[in-house]
Amino acid sequence: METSPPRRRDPVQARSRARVDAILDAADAVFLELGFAEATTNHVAARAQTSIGSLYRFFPDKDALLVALAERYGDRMRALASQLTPMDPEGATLRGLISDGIDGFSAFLLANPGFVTLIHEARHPALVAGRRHQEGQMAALIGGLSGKLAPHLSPEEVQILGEVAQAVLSALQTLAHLQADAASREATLNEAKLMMTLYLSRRLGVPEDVPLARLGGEHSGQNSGQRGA
Amino acid sequence: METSPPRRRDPVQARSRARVDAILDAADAVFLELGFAEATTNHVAARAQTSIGSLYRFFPDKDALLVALAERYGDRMRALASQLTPMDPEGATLRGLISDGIDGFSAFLLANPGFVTLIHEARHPALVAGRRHQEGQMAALIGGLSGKLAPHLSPEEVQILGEVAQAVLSALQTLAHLQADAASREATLNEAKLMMTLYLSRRLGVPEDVPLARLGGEHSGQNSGQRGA
DNA sequence: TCTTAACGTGAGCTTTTACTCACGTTTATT
DNA sequence: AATAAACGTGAGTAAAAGCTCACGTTAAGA
Repeated sequence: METSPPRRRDPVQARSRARVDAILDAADAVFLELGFAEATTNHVAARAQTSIGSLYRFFPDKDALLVALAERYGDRMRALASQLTPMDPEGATLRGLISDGIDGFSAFLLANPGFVTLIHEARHPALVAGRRHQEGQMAALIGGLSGKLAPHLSPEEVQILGEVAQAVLSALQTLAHLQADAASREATLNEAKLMMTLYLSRRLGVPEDVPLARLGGEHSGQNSGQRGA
Repeated sequence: METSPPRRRDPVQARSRARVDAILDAADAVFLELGFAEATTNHVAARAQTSIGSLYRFFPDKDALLVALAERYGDRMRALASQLTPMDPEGATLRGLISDGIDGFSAFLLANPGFVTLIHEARHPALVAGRRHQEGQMAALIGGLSGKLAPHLSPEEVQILGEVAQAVLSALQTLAHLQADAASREATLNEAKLMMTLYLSRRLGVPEDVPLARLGGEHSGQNSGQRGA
């Protein structure tokens, strides 16, 4: 019999929903500035222009802020993924797909600087499960595309390829966004594009610059498309 | 006039030097288990079978443990680097150099599991400077070799190439050592070798499987040695 | 309008943990 | 042997920060 009023509740009125959003925005900013460990819940509440009591009305503890932030970014990531799904996949080349994907994700990071911080905080126990899920989704996305382009790959090969691509992309995006100036950032992203193109072209057995539609018919295209430039 | 006895001092007797080592070993193990934030100095002292007072006699604060650990790993890394310097660089191929380097570093990580933890803790303010130095050294090492093999590259290109290679190697070694079984780990390392070989071969304009001695004489060897295997 | 429930507040309680210090013990020096 | 210096100890301190709670305010339902 839990007749006692619940200590924590979800917001039901409009003002409290807005407050929860403000608290998450504040947490995002404060974690970005100080990191999760150094940030205090009182600081987050102050930044959100609310009281510490209100924060704890909607979030059971400090970790819950991190988890809620991760979920919010998860939503945004899913939206990004569907937005980046090419409208004309058959007409695109492997190089073009990779380039668009990297540029799109880079724009996302530029617009969501707190996301990089969250990734760095990913060792936190409360986030581990969610992050594995997230990475798994991304790896599965890459793996799914790869499996389509290269049906001759075994599921194990597809899995490892997805994980490797995910790790490299994440590392190089992070490196790129450590650069302060846009020129250095773009140079780093170009290296990422080159590396992923070379790797996937080799592993999938797909040439870099041939529209993928041309390859749809033949199974396991064994064309080792090596070229000078 | 600082006639007052120093609060912290370096060990001068043998027993205290051994104690400092034990404290560092304990810190390494505890940070690996709990992470830096969750670990307590009392826990470290207990693991080292000493008292909290002794710990603070030799380390001014908790951060100093992290810094000292990083320095100790820095020494080990330098030893590894000189050990991995090939004895017959001219007879080796690009693919062979990369493979040996990745295998050597992997063995190092297997023998020093705390090092991976330390890398993850690298955002800590006390470590940032040291880590940049470390990464810079590795990037410079790669860049130095690259500049030798490809004198036509500009210093800026060499720099970015070193940073990119360092980031990718670090990410894939981390991914590999997340795998529990040796087979998965080796599969991931093989992908790392392939990716680095493809990338460096392209960027340096050096074929993958030709002994480097053959290329020493000609300046800026413009041989696009592309081959099927 | 009256009642109830959701919402908002911030002083302060409680727990945690980095760190100290006064005192005892071992090693070096004369 | 005597003195000093380095070393070792752990109960206790102090400050920080997560979190509570009793009370006041706003919105919803009858």
